[in-house]
Formats: sequence, structure tokens, C-alpha cells
Amino acid sequence: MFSQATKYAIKSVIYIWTQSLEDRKVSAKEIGQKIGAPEAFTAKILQNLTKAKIVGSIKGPNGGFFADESHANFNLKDVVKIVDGDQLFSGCSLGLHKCSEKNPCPLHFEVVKVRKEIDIMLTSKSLKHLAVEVIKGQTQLGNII
Amino acid sequence: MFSQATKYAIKSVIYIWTQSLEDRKVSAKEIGQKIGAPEAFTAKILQNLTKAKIVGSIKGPNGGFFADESHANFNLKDVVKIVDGDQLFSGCSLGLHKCSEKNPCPLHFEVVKVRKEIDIMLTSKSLKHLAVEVIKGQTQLGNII
DNA sequence: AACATATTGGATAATTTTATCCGAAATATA
DNA sequence: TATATTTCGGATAAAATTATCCAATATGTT
Repeated sequence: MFSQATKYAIKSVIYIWTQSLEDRKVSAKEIGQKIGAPEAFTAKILQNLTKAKIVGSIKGPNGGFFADESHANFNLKDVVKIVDGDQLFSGCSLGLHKCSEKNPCPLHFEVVKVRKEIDIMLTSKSLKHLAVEVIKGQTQLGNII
Repeated sequence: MFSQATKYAIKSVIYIWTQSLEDRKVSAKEIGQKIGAPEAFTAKILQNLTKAKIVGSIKGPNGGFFADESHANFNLKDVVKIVDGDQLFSGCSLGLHKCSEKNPCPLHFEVVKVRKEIDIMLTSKSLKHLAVEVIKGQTQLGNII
């Protein structure tokens, strides 16, 4: 369902939020270690998330990645879109160029329902809320925290 | 959601069924052309589907791929599993090894709902039924038929 | 028997995704 | 100012996916 890069991105962003809620900035290195992802690859993904302003970053000592109220309007769907584009959310799931309500592919109407659930999954909770659940120990990102 | 190979596989199988319902066997070449997929790559995918007995094949002149009542118990979920494995249906969507009801990842419970819809999408109609819809012009596989 | 058609299987190539490396830029601290 | 830390950006490498090619096998037809 998600590319490897997107999996890392989702875990990274939630981890960044958990730490930002405790007023800590985190390095790409730390993030990679905590979520079990290769550090350099994680850094590349974080570059894109930063460029898209989904998280913030500061260079230098005591720098790192963080999230605050200025990033509170983004959700996991935005993260997925930044990393993987929006094939998951739009376009024909079988790759037909001319697929529409009037000229549907065999999966067209069923895919609508699947996508509705995917949307709910990725938009119903804020990134901050997801981080709070991790902090509370209700969910986990690895073998972390 | 689906790999390119799976997209081709789904379209191939449904196309084979449409032709088998008219008592025609079809070559890998014809399938590739009709569904807009590279012929050699399609042939490779068809090899796997044949090995899994999702469709039948006969070599030589007037040979080709076909489906009959002996293949009627398979559905699109089987096709997806043969080509892509079952990552879409099981395992943690974020790749966590220790993800469970008791120790869930942030998406665990939402993913259950998404997968329920994916299951419905891929199992509720038989391959034959999907082919009939194409034959009736209610759905399409390309710019075909 | 010879020939043409079609799948099968293996090897190879191209492309995309995943991953690594390194130097440059920014910045806090001593 | 010098140094250490950290992101940024580009180049490169490795692995997986997608795609192509060709020879071998099977089989129907002439």
C-alpha cells in the first residue's frame, strides 16, 4: 500500500511530533535509528518533508527537525502525497487513461470505497494526536520510546 | 495500490475470461495488445498465473490462454497474491515487525477497515462475472472489445 | 516429416526505487 | 575565530521492478 519511503516518512513525522511535544529537536540520525530506517535515506526523505513545510528544520548544533503549531494543519495524507504523489488517491487503479463514472474499469466503483477508507485513515487524526497516542504508549513506532 | 505487474495480471485474467466465454483461446501477444501492456512482460506474468492454475494454457497452433469452470474458484485476490504476494492483505502497513492488536502501530486499526474494503473489492465478484460486465459494455479494460 | 504457432524458461537490459557518500552551507559554542 | 554539529544538495551505488530477447519445447496442420 505504501512505498518504503512513505513508511519511513510517516514514522519520521510522527516521531518528530512526539519529540517536539517534549520540546526536543531531533537529528536525521536519531530519527533513522529510532524508527529503524537507514539514516542517509531518512535524511533525504526529511529534506522533502521540510521543503514541503510539513516539518521544520534548523541547521547546526542543537538543530534538527521539529514540528509546532505552524505545522499543525498537515496530516498523513499530505505526507503520503509529498513522498509518493497521489496515485493512491486518484487516477484509475488499473492504470486506464479513460476510466470514469461513465466508462468505468472493473474496479472503479469498489475503489471509491477503498479510497474513502484510506482517506479516513490518513486524515481523521492530526499528526499531533497520533504522536500523543505514541507518547501514551497506546501505539508504537518501532521498539522505541 | 497495485504494482504494474498486478495491474496487467488483473486485466489479463479478466480479458481471458471474456474470450473464454466466447470459446476463444488467446495468445500472450493478443492479450498484451488488448490491455495495453508489453507483450513479453505480459507473457511472463501469464506464466505465473498459469503455474498457479488461475488460468489454463495450451501450446502450439490454436493454443493460448483460457479459463473454464475448473478455474472458476479463483478471484482477483488470488491474482494479486500470486503476482505481488500478500503484503497488501497482511502484515503491518508501516513495516513494523511487532505490530499487533496489543501493540499496534499508529495505523493498525484503521488499516483493518481499509483492508476489509480491499477484500470486498477483490472477492465479491467472480472473475467470470467481471468478464460478463466487460462483455456487456458496463465496464472496460482498455479501449478494447 | 516438415512447418508454423504458441507457451516456457533463462538470460539480459532498462528503469525506478532504495540506499550510501561526500562536500558545502549554516549555526551554536568555546 | 576556530571547531563541532547538523541540514542541504548532488553524485553515485545497490537492489528491485519492469521490460526485452532468444532458444527450447510442445502441438496442430499440411
